[in-house]
Amino acid sequence: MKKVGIKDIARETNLSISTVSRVMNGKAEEFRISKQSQEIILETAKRLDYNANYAAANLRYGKSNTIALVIPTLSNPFFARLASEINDDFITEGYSTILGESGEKIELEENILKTLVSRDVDGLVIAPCTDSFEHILRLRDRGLPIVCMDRYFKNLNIPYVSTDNYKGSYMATKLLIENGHKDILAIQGVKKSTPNNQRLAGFKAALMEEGIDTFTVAGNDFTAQNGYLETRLAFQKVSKPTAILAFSNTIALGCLKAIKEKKLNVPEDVSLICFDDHPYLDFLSTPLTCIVQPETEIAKLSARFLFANINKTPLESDQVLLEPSIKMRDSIKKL
Amino acid sequence: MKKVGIKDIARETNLSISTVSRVMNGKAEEFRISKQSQEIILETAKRLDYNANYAAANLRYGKSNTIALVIPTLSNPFFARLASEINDDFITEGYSTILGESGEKIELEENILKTLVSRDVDGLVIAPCTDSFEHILRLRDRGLPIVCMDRYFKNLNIPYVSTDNYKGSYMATKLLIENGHKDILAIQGVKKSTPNNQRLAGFKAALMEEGIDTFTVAGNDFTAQNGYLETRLAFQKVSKPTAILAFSNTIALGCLKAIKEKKLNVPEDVSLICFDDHPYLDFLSTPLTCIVQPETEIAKLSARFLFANINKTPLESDQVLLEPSIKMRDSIKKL
DNA sequence: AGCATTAGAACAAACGTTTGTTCTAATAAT
DNA sequence: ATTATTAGAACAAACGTTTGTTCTAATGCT
Repeated sequence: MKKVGIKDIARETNLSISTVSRVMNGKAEEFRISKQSQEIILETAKRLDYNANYAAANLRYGKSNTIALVIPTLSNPFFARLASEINDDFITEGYSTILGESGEKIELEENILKTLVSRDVDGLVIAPCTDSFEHILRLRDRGLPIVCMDRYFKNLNIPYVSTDNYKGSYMATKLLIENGHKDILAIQGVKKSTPNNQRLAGFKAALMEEGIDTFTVAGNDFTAQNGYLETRLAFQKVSKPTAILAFSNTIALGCLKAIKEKKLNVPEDVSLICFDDHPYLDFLSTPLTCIVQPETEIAKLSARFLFANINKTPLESDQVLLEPSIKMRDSIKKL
Repeated sequence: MKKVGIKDIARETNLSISTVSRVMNGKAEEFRISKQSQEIILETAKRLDYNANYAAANLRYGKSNTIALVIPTLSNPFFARLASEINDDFITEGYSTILGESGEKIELEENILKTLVSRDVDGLVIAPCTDSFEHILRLRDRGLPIVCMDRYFKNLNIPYVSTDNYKGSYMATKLLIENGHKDILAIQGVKKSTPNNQRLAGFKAALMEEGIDTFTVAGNDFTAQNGYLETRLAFQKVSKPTAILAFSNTIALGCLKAIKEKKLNVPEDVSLICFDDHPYLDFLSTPLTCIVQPETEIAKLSARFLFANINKTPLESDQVLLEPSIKMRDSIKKL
C-alpha cells in the first residue's frame, strides 16, 4: 500500500524532514517554525493525504498508542458490554485497542500476551481466565501498565476493578433464604476465576449463617450449555432444589431451557436468580431477578486506573470492588 | 518497558544480529546456519525471554500482521458474535485485530479509518455505518485489502459478504401475509445501511405482490429504544397494526416492552417477527419467530475473502449474499 | 561598523529489525 | 601447491520517524 510520508511533504515543500515532523506534531511554536512554513506544510499534508507511519514513530518514540484488551470472549454479552465501553475510553484518550480473546484457555491467554509484548502495547486491560498469573506478573515486572477487569488477583498489587461478587452472591442467597428456600443449587462458571470463587464464598457464607448445610454446587463454565446440563442433572435426583442461583445470565438461559423441557415453570416449580443484567431478562416468560453489576463504571474505572498508571499519576487506591445490586423481577417464589 | 531484542541475543551468543534474525525467522536452513548456532540462539532466546519488536519488523518489512475490524458497536449482539468469530480467524492466520466502533457515526468511522492507515494495517473488515464510501474507496485505491461484512456497497467492486436481506425480509413478510396479516408495521434500523434498505425493499415487494398497500415503515436505529418508541407510537393510532416486522432482535425487545406496557400480548394482540436469532429468544414470554442469519459463515467467508485478497490468491467470486432462514417459534398468530 | 543574538530551519543519529552483499576459513578440485 | 568452491556467518543499508545539535541569515546592540 503506497503511503504518503513526512518525507514526501518535505520534498514537495522544499523544507526539511524535521521541520515537517515538528509541524505535524504541533511543535511548530516550540521550534519557531514560521507561520508561512506551517501553513504550506499543513496544506500539502492535506492535499497529499498524509498519513503518519505509526510503526516508525513507535520505533523511534517508544510508544505505540495502543492498548491491549484481553477478555474471555465477546460472545458473553457481559464482556461485550465491557469491551465496548472501555474501547470508547481508549479512543478518546487517543489509543487504539488490540483485541484478544482467550476463550477461557490459559495457553491461549499466554500466547496472546506474548504477541502483545511484541506489538509493544502501552497498556493492558485483562480479565484473566484462570488464577495463574506468572505470565501477567512477568509483564508487570517489565513495567507494562496493567489493570485487571472483572477478574483479578487479590494479593498481587496489580490494580483491579470488579464487582463485589461475594456480596452480590451473599445478597442473592439471603434473598432466596428469606423467601423460604433451603435447598439451593448454585451453578457456577469458570472455576478458577476470582468472581466465581467470590460468588461461591458468598453463597456458602449466607447459607452458613442461616445454618443451612444442604446445598449443591455444580457446573464449570459461563455458558448456557453448562446451565442446561447441570439443571437437567439436578432434576434427575430425588431431592430437587427449590431454587437455583446461576452465576451468569448465560447459565440461567440454559437453566430455563432445561426447566422448560421438564414442563416446569419459574418460579412456581423452581426459583431462579442470576448474575448480570441484560435487557432481555425483562421479557422472558418469567422476568428474571438478577444481580446487576455496574458495567459502565467497571469499564470507566479500569480505563482510569490504566491511564493513571501510564501517565504515572499517583492514585489513592487502584484496587476496588464496586457495589452490586439486585434487580427484582418475578423469578423468586415465596415458599 | 525494558525489552529483550535480537541484539541482546547476538551479544549474548557472540553471533551477529543477522544470524540471530534468520534463526528466529526460521530461515536458518536457507542461510545454512549451523545446527549448533541455531540451538544456542534458540536457547538464549528462551532464557532471556525474547520478544520480537513488531514495530521495527513492520517498518523494515512493510507488514504489520494486523487487521482492522470496524463495526457499529459491540453492544449489538449480532456484531459481537461476528467480531468474536472473525477475530478467531484472524488469530489463526497469525494476525492481531485492531478494534474500531463507529457507533453508527460516519465522522467517527472516517476518523477510525484514518488512524488505521497510520497503523499500517494489512487489511480491513468493515461494516460501514452509512452509504457513504469515499473514505473506504480511497483506501482501496491505495491498495488496502478490504472486505465489507454485513453492510456493503452494491456497485463498488469491494468484496462483501452479507445475508440476502431482501429475501429474508420478503420471506418474513410473506409468512405474515400467509397468516392473514394485512396491516403490518415494519420498524427499521439505520436508514442508510444496505441491510436495512434491502429489508425494506423485500418487505415492500412482498406486500406489493399481494396487492397490499396499507403498511407503515417507522424507526431509524437498531436499538431497543427505537423499537419501544415506534411501537408506542403505532399503538396510539386508530388503526393498529396486526403484525410487526422488527429489523433486529434488539428492536424487537423494545417492541416487547411497549406491548407489555399496554397490557397486550404476543401473538394474541400483535404478531411479531424479527431479524437475528439469539438464544434468549427461546425463553421470552412468547418465543419469537425470527429470520436467522448465518453469522459464523459470514465471519468465516469474510476472513477468507480478506486473506485471498492479502495473499493475492485469485477468487472466483468475492461478493456473496448468504441464505437467511426462518426459525419458527410462537410469535405469529393466524388471523 | 563590528559583534552578539535570534529566528528559522537543516543535519544526522537513533529506534530494532530484515535482507542483499561481502567476508573468511575450511574443504575440494586441479 | 595452488586455485576454486562452499559452509558459515558478519556487514551494512534501509524502513519513516523523532529530536538533540548545528548551521545560516537577518536583526539588534553598542
